[in-house]
Amino acid sequence: MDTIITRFPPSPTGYLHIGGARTALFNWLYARHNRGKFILRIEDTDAVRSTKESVDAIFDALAWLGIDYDEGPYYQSQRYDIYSAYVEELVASGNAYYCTCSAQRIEEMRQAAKARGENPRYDGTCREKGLPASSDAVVRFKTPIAGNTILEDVIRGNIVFSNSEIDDFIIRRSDGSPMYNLAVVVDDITMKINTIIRGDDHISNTPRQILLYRAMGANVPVFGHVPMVLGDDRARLSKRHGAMSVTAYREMGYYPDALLNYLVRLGWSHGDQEFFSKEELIEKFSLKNVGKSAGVFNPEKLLALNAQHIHSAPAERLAPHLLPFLSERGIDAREDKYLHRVICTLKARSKTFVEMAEGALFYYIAPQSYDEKGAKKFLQPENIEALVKLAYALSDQDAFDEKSLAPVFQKIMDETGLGFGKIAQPLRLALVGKTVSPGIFEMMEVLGKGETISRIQRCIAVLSGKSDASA
RNA sequence: GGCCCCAUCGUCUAGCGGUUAGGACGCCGGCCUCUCACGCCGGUAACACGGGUUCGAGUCCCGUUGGGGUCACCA
Repeated sequence: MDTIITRFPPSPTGYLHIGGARTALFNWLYARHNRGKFILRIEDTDAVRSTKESVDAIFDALAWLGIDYDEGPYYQSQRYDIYSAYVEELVASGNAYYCTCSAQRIEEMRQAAKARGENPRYDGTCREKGLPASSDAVVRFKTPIAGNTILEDVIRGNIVFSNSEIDDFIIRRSDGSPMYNLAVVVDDITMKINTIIRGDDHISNTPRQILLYRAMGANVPVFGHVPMVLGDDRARLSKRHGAMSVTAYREMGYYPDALLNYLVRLGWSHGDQEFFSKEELIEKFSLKNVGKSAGVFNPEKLLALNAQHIHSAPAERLAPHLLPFLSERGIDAREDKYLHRVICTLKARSKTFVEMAEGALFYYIAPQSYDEKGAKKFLQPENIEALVKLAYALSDQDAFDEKSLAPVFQKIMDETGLGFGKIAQPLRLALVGKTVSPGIFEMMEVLGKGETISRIQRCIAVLSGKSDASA
């Protein structure tokens, strides 16, 4: 078996969206699984719609996803001379011809066909004229009049197209720039791409491309058309379906591996398995298990999977992703032991990095105020005693982990007759300022003895002041 | 409209002629418990329809219906 060579050819007319990322992922996984090559190619032959910003956004998104490439990025806009050489060869071999029919004529032809209830297609006016090259001539491919072209799709099986359905399509514009089908085929030939995995919206283009491969005397690659991703209304994914750019998910605090995991499972399966690490994906991915029907993008399942990835990843791997969200909130935390411990207490209760960052704030900033409802319930004059006892007991405490802290609490519970909750909730308010937080002991351990006690004392002071004032 | 593709719980899917049709998300109960979560246990819910083929069809064939894609000097 030859080395598998796949590619991802986005056209830079906008951000990398979920569907594009999924196509890139399938190609990347297939190449990685087979120890082959994955090539990135920018299809920017549409000078009007292609932008540099889009190119950068695509690079940025791919890098974040961890989808790397072995070759490229190639830019079609820099390869016009190559396309022209192939086009001229096609003309020389009688497989293509110059056509001077005006756009207006073509349009009339189309309208007429429509009026007759027929399919709009080029009528072949210039097909046998043997016209020479000229500044206003386009080049058309001379499609065989009869016969069939068969697409042997590894995912869908054979699909037969009648050549009579295909008209003499343009392969080079009058300005000399190549059309999509021509550029793609020339690139895939010259880049030695032997496996093409793409969305099934490309199926109807494929016979034209196969015809082009044959006319150029090249081997036809293996094609695999994967089902598309739909919105919740079963329509093709678009902006109106909400956040669809890869970058948007980064901003919402998603973990790239989780997004990859979700995307690949939309259309591919490995038995009942739902959770995959990236390494596992590379190991287990195969085209055999790609389904044929379109799938609806489900943000809730993605969220659940994201939570699961965050829960199971080690703190060291999570930290770099969390940092930007902390700095967004004015905390210039650095990646250190403390951050890792912070993350460990937050992992299980965070579905996204946004949630994790919110939950981590109190570790870096002592509470400036206490949650109103919580204070009303747990920070009353009668709660002061427990906090005071706690502050004293804790200051005698050297070890600050759950095992050594638990007896301290037990002792106070015995002395005061209070239940654990009656001590823990006021303490939680003192430490966090809120009624929601990680477990009391793990939190104290991370915060450390000094910080824990000072926050308790601060709370006692506020409480005393309050009770004095209201007395 | 022509051509092409697709069809299992609401959603993603397993199934590859004989299953009580399985898992996951969601939803609904319960357990655990220092808050919130995590976790655990249980429940809800599907083979689009009609013909064949077969001793036997979710699985094979045909049709219907439904959904999607594509018909540019866009990619």
